[in-house]
Order: sequence, then structure tokens, then C-alpha cells
Amino acid sequence: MDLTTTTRARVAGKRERTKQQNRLLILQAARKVFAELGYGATTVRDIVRATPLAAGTFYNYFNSKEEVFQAMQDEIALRIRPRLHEERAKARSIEEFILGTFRTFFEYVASDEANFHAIRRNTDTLRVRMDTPEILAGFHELRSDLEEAIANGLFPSLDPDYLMAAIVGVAFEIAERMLRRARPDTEDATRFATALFMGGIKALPTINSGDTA
Amino acid sequence: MDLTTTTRARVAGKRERTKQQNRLLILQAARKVFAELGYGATTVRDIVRATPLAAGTFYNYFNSKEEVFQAMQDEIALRIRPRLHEERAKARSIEEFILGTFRTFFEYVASDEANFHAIRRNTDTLRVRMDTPEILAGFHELRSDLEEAIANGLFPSLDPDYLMAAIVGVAFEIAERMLRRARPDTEDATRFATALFMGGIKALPTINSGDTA
Amino acid sequence: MDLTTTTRARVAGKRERTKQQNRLLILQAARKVFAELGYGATTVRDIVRATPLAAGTFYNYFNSKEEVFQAMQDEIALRIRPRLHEERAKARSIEEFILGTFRTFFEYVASDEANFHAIRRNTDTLRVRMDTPEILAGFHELRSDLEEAIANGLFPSLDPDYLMAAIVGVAFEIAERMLRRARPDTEDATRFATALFMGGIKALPTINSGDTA
Amino acid sequence: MDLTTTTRARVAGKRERTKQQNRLLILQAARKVFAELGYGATTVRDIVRATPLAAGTFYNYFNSKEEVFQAMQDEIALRIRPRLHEERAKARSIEEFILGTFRTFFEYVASDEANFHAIRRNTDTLRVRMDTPEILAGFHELRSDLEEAIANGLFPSLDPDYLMAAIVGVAFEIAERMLRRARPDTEDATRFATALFMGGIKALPTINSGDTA
DNA sequence: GATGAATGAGAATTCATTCAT
DNA sequence: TATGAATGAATTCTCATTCAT
Repeated sequence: MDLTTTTRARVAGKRERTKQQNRLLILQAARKVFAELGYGATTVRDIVRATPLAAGTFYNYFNSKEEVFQAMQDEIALRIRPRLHEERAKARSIEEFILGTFRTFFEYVASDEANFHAIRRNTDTLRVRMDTPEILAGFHELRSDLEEAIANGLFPSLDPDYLMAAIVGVAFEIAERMLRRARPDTEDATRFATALFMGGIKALPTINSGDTA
Repeated sequence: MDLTTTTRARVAGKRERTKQQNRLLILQAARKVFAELGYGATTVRDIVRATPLAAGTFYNYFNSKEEVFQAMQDEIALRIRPRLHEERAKARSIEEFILGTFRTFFEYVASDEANFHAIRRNTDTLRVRMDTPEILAGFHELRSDLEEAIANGLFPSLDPDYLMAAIVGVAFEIAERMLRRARPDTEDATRFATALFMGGIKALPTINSGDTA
Repeated sequence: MDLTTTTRARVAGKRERTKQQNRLLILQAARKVFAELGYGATTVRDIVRATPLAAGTFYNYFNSKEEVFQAMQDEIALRIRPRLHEERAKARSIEEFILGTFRTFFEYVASDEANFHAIRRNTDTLRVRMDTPEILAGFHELRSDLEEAIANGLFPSLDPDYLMAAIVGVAFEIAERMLRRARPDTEDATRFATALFMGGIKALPTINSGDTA
Repeated sequence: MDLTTTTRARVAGKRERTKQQNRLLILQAARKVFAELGYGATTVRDIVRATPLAAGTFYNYFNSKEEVFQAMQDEIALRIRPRLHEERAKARSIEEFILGTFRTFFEYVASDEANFHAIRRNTDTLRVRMDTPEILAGFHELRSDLEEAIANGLFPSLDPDYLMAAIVGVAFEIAERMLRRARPDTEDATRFATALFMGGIKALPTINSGDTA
């Protein structure tokens, strides 16, 4: 982080640095506000308000809420997806693949719990919103990783679309239940989800060619 | 009072019929508009415009688009919950329990595709909360059905909370992928989900006392 | 009250009695709601809501909020104003006139305190609303009573317009302070206001012809 | 900060000037419309329409018509309070105190008739609340001025709370009647109110310790 | 006459976007 | 480039009034 800042300072003049900072300010504010209010409900004003900048400044960087959202996803693609991808790429067994995926996910959710706890208070009336772009982006890539693993012979020839869907569904729902427990235990959740899939994959019917939407 | 209600329901004057009709008109319009524009982008005006009714009439039935949305969800849950419960109640084996649940769910989803889509496919960007009383009740019901099955010795002593979560997650996510396919095949989806759980359950760790927060 | 009801029942058929009752229901509701929300802020809906009647029924009796208000004043004119008027008419001295007026007013305010106490809670932020039609009606008549008292030689030839204004102003403001005291003492307030005017009237300049706009 | 503020105030850029102007435009429009339609009947739209500004601009300055109204009241209180206080501070006799208070008030009211009317003559039916911080402060100031005058021996030991209330009530009510006359005569009003209190104070019961809630 | 839902004009309010400073 | 007030179209919501039952 220090290094990055230093490097940036070296290559860019003051003007340039401020520009980068403002862009970042907006992106961070957007991430926070989207997570709190949901994409649909947040307005450009909400994002600007979560920023020390003026309303007009927003339009020097983005043209709409949609554009910030896209930029956010791009940023994330550059940061989180490679990590998940890498982890699965180096998996030498189905178990490493599955377990790595769930553990990474549950640990992320547990570490980011602070963002959710306001919502969690209403125990039974609201469900946790785990639809931040980070998470979605991570899982969109899951399918192609699965396809690759099947192509490489690591996985049997299962339906990668349904398998991805099952993993995503289990990850989201178990994460939510995990957070509601007295002492969220990521290892326990990881063990459960992994066992389910390790046993399940053996039982799943293999296919010849997947039909993928 | 009971008598009055019954009588009224039976003879249902024109007034009463119009009311039911208008409520339905709004719900149908809402479903259509949500499916077209996504939940976030649709306004109450959009819904009213898709209706022969006057602007103010909307507010005789619902107070916001959120309320219509929840009513939509509740209607759906109301239709499918009893079927699911019945199916599980008569199950004589784990497979009947699991297969019955998934088949019923996928068949319902396929038959009521429009509604399911309106609810699930809301923007591609963010997931919608599913937290109406009816839906939550459906989840609770699945869990207690599981607990009963475990108590009866039908199921091994698994974590019913996580098991419920896993079933719910798989059901929703696979249903969504299924609908996106060229020719939605409920049997194929049922086979996939059932096999996953039949194999998985064998591999899952058994517990002594569940922590169900 | 019993007597009135009986009498009314005797002269009117069932239909007629219901009509009278509904009219009364609306008038009572209106009085309550006007007192709570203020005339400007209350809507016909508010009045109807404070009634067991349906919205449309309102229009069988009155055409607008204004009309109810007028009717209310008429009702009051028939009940309260005569009492105040009578009291002053039988006054044999300035003191009886002044004291009777203030005592009646302060006692009314103290007896009706329940209506105000919700507002009174916010000790310093809101002033008590003592602008119920009853009170206003009573004071509108005060001026003509004063004029008559001057004409009869009971009062010296003072400016009746200003005198009325002064009495009204003192009555309202002192009533308000009185209600804020730990133990509202109507006799104390009456003594204060009466003494002020008894002394003041002696000092006031007499006039030949009042200018009363 | 002080410096900045001062500097800013002195050079006051165009932006700042426009802002002040717009605030004033709204307040003036509000005064006009309140006076014409009465507080209850005027809508925010009415005020905006009486302005060259756009609908949304109103909300950059005030959040409701109530807020504009209170701002109006505060502006007035802000103008008159210091004058009243000064007048009473330099009083060397009861008469100077009383007469100075009433004359200052009536002259102000006559000079700013438009504003006073806008506030007092709001519908003929119901009285308007006068409860902005500034106005309340003005009342409190009068009371403490009275208490000081009593402590100094200028006034006899009267109930300062009721005395304040009486002065306020007489001032407002007589001012209103004065303005309704063909040719408002501030001296006449001052003479009347002063005489009332000069005579009245002599007759008022003295107390040992005031009960001032 | 009573009912209460429907109506639709219109009021309050928000918000993306512009633009002078 | 940053600022932040102005804009006004669009939206939400209310309400007096009507009218079929």
C-alpha cells in the first residue's frame, strides 16, 4: 500500500494524483452505498453524499450510476477474482477445488460481517443481502473455472452450469445461516458444504455436452 | 361474524368482485412490469400505467411498489407451500423426501415461470430479498420437516439448519438456470439436485445436537 | 341530556333520529379533529375517519369542511354564547362584568385542559392552541356586550374595540401561563386579570365616538 | 474561521449574493401569499409560483411552508427584540418602561404592517401559533426585564409571569385592531395600552414569591 | 340514505444533470 | 477542475368528490 502510493506519487503530478483519489473516493462511496441500500434504491446523490466531493464533480468521473457500477466491477475483477481463480487453478484435486472455494467465501463473509450486522438485527424479517458485486463477480467466474476443471479431467463431466448454480446457492444460504449463529464458525460451514459436494459429485450423472443457456 | 363473512364470501356482491379483480389487475401488471424493467427501475406509475385503473386506486390496495412485490411473493409461497409440505409428509425414504421436494418445486417454477422470473431476475446486477412472511414460513416449514424426518430416523442426524439452507439454495439457483435454458427440463433439474443430495447426505458429518441459532 | 334524547325520540321517527345522530356525530368529530390538528390542517377525510360513518355519508350532511365549521359555530352559538352573554347582561357593576368574564373563561380552559395536555408536554417549543371555535365565539360577542354596557352607562365611554382586544389578549395569554403552572389556580388568574382591568379602566381615556373599523 | 467568514461576508461572491437574494425572494413571496390566502390555504406551490424560481429551488432553502413561516416570524422577532430590550433597559420609571414597550411595538407593527398581517391574520377562523425560538426568546426577555425592574424597585412586587403574559396579549391584540382601523394611530394605541397598565398595576395584588412554572 | 371504492387533479418532493463561478 | 445551487421533469402520494350498489 505504501509502495503503491509512493510509486503513484512518483509517476504522476499533483493534479493527476488528485484525480485518481477522487475517482477512488467515488468508487469506495459507491460500494458502501450500494451495499447499504441496494443498487436499485441508491441514487447518484446518495453516492455523492458519502463523499467529500461536490455533486458536479461526480460527472467529471462518471456519467451515471450505471457507469460507477461497471467501474466497480472492473476494479473488483482486478483484485478479487484473480485470487479466487488462482486458488482453483492450483487445485490438484476436486476437494482442493471445492474446499478452497467455500473456505474463501465463508471467510470473506465472516470478515465482512460488520457490513451486515445492521440488517442482521431484524432477525426474522430481513434476509442478509449478500449480493455485493465482489461476491457476484467471484461466482461468475466459478463456472468457467469448473468448465476448465472438467476439460482438464480434474472433474468428471458434470453439468457445469447446474454445478455452479448449486455451489453458489449453497454458499449463499449457508453463509447466511452461519452468520445467524451465536459463534459463526467458518470451518464448520466449510466442512458441511464441502462434504455435501464431495459426496454429491460422485453421485451426479455425467453428461456428454452441457447445455449452457 | 363467521357467518357474516361466509355469507358475504358466498354471495360476493359486485363490489367485492371488482375489488378482487382490481387487486389482481395490479398484481398482474406489477409482475409484467417487474419482469420487463426489473424491480429497481420500475415505478408505481409504471405499474398503474399497465392497468386500466386510476393513479389513486393503486393506493387503495398497496402502499408502495415494495408492498406489491411482497404480495406477489406471498401469493406464490401460498400456492407452493402446501404442496411441498404434503409431498414431504408422505415420504417414506430420504429419496422420496428429497426428490419430492425438488420435483414439486421445479415443476411449480416451470408452470409459473412468469412469476418466478419477475421475482428472481431483477436486474442482472443485484439479488432480490426474499423475506416475506410466507416465504420465510416456507423455509421454516422445510426445516421442521427435516427435523421431524431426523427424529423419525428417516434421515441421519445431520445439521437441519444447514441442510435446509443447502436445499433452498440449490432449489432457487438451479431453478433459475433451468429457466434460462432453451427447453427447461424439470426432470433433468430434479435428477441433478436429487443426486447431489443423495450422494452428499451420505458424506455429511452427523451431529449430536444441532446449533440452530 | 336524557330529557333531550327522550323528547327528540318522541317527536321524530327512526329515520329522523338517525339523521340527527349522524349530523351530530360529524359535528363532534369535527370539533375534536379541529382542536387536534387545527382548522387548516384537517381534511374532510380526517373528520370522517373520526366517525363510524362512510366517506360518502359526509356529503349527505355537509358540502365541505367550511360548512361543518360554520355549523359548529352555529351550534356553539346556541349553547355557550348565551351563557356568557347572560352572565354579562345581569352584571350590575363593572366588576361583575369583568370578573364574570374572566372566571368563566379560565374555568372553561382549566376544565378542558385534557384537550391540551398532549401539546403542553413540549413545554417550550409549542404554545398551547386555545383557538377552539367555542372560545372565539365567546369573545366575538364580548365586544357587543361591551358596547351595550357602555350604552347603558355601566361602563365609562371607553374604546370598546380596544377594550375587547385587551380583554381577549389578557385572557388568552394568562390562561396559557396558568396552565403551565404546577397547580393551575383559576381564582388566582381571575383575581389578577380582574384587578388589572378594574384599575386600568379607571385610568383609561374616555372617548366620544369609537372608531371600530 | 472567523476571519474566513468575515472575509467571505465582505467580498461575498456572486453565488453568495444570489443565495441571499433567493432566500429573500421566497420569504417575500411567502409573506404576500400568506397574507392573501391565509396560512392554511397556501401551498408550497403557491409560494413558488409567486417567485421567479423553479419548483425544486424552494427545497434548497426550506423544507415546508411551515419552515418559511417560522423563518418569517424569526426575521421579525430579530428586528424588533433588540429595540424593545433597549427601550426597557433605559426606562427610569414604570411609565417609561410600559410606554416605551408599547410604543416601540406599535410603531414597528405599523411600519411593517405587511409582515405582521401575514402572521396574525391567518384565516379569520383560527389563530396561528407563535412559537419560533426568536419569538419565545422575546417573551422570555420581557419577563426577565420585568423581574429585573421588580428587583430594582422600579416595579412593585407583582407576578412577573402573568404581567408579561398580560403585556404580550394586549400588545398583539391591540396591534391587530389598530391595523384594521381606517387610519392606524400608534399614539392612540400606545396611550390606551399604557393607561390600562398604569392604572392596572396600582390595583394588582403584590406577592412575596412568584410561582413561575 | 348509507356505503366505500374509484377517480384524477394537484400537492409535495426528489433527483439527474447543467452551468456560472 | 471543483463547486454547489438552479433547474424542472418525473414521481409519490393525498384528497375532495362521485356514484354504483
